[in-house]
Formats: sequence, structure tokens, C-alpha cells
Amino acid sequence: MAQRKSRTDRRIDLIEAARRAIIRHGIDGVQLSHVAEEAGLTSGAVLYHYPDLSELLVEAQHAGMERFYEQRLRQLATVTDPVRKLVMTIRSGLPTGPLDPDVRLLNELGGAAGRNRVYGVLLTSLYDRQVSMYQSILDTGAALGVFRLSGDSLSLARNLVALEDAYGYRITARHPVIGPDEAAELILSYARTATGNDLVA
Amino acid sequence: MAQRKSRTDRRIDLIEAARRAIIRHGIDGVQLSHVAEEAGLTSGAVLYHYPDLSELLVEAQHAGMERFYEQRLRQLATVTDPVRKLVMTIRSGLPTGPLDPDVRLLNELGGAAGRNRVYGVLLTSLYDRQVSMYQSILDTGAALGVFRLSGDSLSLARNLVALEDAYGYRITARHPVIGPDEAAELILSYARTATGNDLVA
DNA sequence: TGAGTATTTGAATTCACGTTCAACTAGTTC
DNA sequence: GAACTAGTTGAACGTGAATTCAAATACTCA
Repeated sequence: MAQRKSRTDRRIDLIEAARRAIIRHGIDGVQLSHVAEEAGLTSGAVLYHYPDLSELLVEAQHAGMERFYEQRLRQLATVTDPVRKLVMTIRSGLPTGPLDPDVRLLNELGGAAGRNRVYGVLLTSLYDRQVSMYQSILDTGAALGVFRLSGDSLSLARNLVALEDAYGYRITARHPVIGPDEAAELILSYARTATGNDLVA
Repeated sequence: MAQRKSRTDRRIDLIEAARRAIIRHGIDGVQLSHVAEEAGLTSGAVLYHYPDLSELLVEAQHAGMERFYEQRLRQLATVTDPVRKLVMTIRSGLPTGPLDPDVRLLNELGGAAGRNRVYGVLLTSLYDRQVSMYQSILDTGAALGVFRLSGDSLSLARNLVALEDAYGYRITARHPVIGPDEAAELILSYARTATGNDLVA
């Protein structure tokens, strides 16, 4: 028998297991048995904690998203220079490679968000928060005179996040030429014209 | 009994039916019975033409993609002015609204491309062709002296397609603020700095 | 027209999955 | 340490989907 755990601990495990199962089988392809296998439990045990699989899937997506976002914020807090902040943030929004689990998970939402309102809301809220993140970097840099913005910071921030998203898809789809480094450079080239700064940290 | 059709005609029908089924249920959620229902046939009939459902799904994705791309090319051929070409192309890469079937279909590929090599190749090839399309517009405009490019045309084109992709996701996810018009304006703002042209047709 | 062929159906079969639940086990409490 | 509680298992059951195939139907062309 699998190690017995408290309700809360097991739920955390299951959310992690669901995350892995979604990445492996797709958000519309995950089955109860997949989650059970990832967690090292039987289907019955999963059902004991989550009588409705779809709720577990939503929680898994939610948790993955929060982790991704919080991680970026935390990293951002370690520096003050707007130039370094911007460069670092661009980098942290891209997958480390085609297998990056955080981005793989987020990518699963893309299609589902068009069919499922909950997923649509989740994805939209992540996008908006990331935009705010970039916007505050841009505004700060402009206020300090380091950046000379080529347009309103909201539009620039929206485009920066959009580029991140799109290159995330390209990288996980294994584009033969566009990897993490190339994508970062492409986004940076936009960021340079947007800020009027060379962005060499 | 459903109207009897020739092998080729029926296969075309089935590809269309599969397209609709994918949009409705997700690429990993489609079932044989969904396709049969969309086509007005029984599962057996579908299986008679496509013994393997996954092959039909790939064909449906492939067909949808080709149609999307050809449509853009055809539209592009109707004008010569680089400025109008660019503006029109940006517009034609965005969904008409959250329900746009062509973009909804493409979006289904995003997640699957990370798991399934065939889908990854399909999606990558579409991306690359769209990049070429933009690149040729940019190069022509530059040669005519209409555009003063802010960087190499390949990078600019890659970013333009990336922005289209990303806003396609935002729109189908029903972002409350970013609709087709707003997305077009955001991409245009990038295109303006990229080309040094006001892009007013 | 009639024989032959291609397409479609519907029923039978098999399989895989979700769901339920009694029994078991390992902690927890008194 | 006995009674209780919470977590887990495994087997049984029901459902629905894929698959198979003989029979029915519509088309082709000699």
C-alpha cells in the first residue's frame, strides 16, 4: 500500500500528479487512471480526495500558473536596475527547452480556453498580470530616464508578453532554429526599439 | 441511410466533420462518434474510410492549416502597395472573433505539438511559411524605399507572426479588452516602428 | 436489366474507463 | 491497548466507446 498521508498533503501530491498527467496526455486526454499512476495510487484513492476529476485538473492548472508567475516575481525582486529587470524577465518567461514543464502545462490551456470558460479566465488573468509586471518595469525605467518608450507602456507590455507566449509555443513545438536563446534575442530586439535602450546588462 | 457518396467526396466531408469535431471537443478529446455525428454517418462508415482516427485528425489539421495559409496568400495577391499588403496581412492573421473556426482549430495544435511530433512539424511549417510571407512584404517595401526597417527582415517577420499567434489565443480565450480591432492595433504599433512607416492605407 | 462493386448500416463483441463499496490498514485518541 | 477515524485497496459493476462484420442498399457499367 502507498504511504498513507494527511488530506492536505495528499491533495498537494495529487495536484502535482495531475500536472504531470496533463503534460503527458493533454488537458482533454487525461484520465483518472493517469493521475492515479502519476501519484502512485489507485483510482479509488484519487476519487476519495477529488470526486470530480475536472476540479482537480482546474486546480492543477491554477497551481501551475501561480507557481510560474510567483517564480517570475520573486526573481524580479532580486534586482533593481530596470535594464537588468527587463532582460531577466524576458528570459524567465521563456521555456528552458522543449520539455520545460511549466510552459508545457500553460500551452495546454491555449486550445481549451476557447472551449472552457474557466480555463479562459485563468489564462486571461495570467496574461494580464504578466502585462502589469512588464508595464511597471517599463514605467520605472522611463521615470528614471533609462528608457525612452516608443509608445504607451501598456501596449508595449502587451506585446512583450504576447511575444513570450508565442515563442513558448514555438520552442515546445521544437522549432529547429528557434530555441530559448534565439527567442530571447528576438524579444530583446523588440524591447530595444521599445525602450530606446541597448539593454546590455 | 445517409446519402451515398464517392470515396473522395466522402473523405472530404469527413475531413470537414473532423475539423468541427476537433474544435468542439479538443484534439485530445475527439471521438470517433463525434466525427460520425458531425458527418451524419455511423461510426462504421467513418471507419470504412479512415480505419485510424488519428490519421483523419492529422489530415483535418493539415487541411485547415493549408486553407488558412492559402486564403492569406490569395488575399495578399490582390494588392501591390506594400503598406496595404502589410496592413491587410496583419488583419488576416487574426481571428474575426472568439469563435473563428480557423484560428480555433490552429489553437488546438499548440499544446499537442509539444507531445506529438507530427503536429509539431505541421505547426512549425505553418509558422515558417507565414514568416516568409511577411519577410517578402518587408523586403519589397524596403527595396521600394517605402519602409526603413529597424532590423533584419527575418527577425521582424518572426516577431510579427509571433504577435499574431499570441493575440489569436487571447481573442479565442475571450479577453475582455483585447478583441480583433485592439489586437490589430497592437501589432500595427509594432509594425510602425519596424518599418518606420505610418501604415495608413 | 442484371451482375458486380462500393458504401453504409446495425447488431454483436470486446475493451477500457469511471464508479461504487466492503474490507483492510495505519494512524489517533482516550 | 482498545475504540475510533481517515486513507487506501481491490474487486465488482455499469457505461460507453472502438471494433468487427454480415446484411442491406445504392450505384456502375456491361
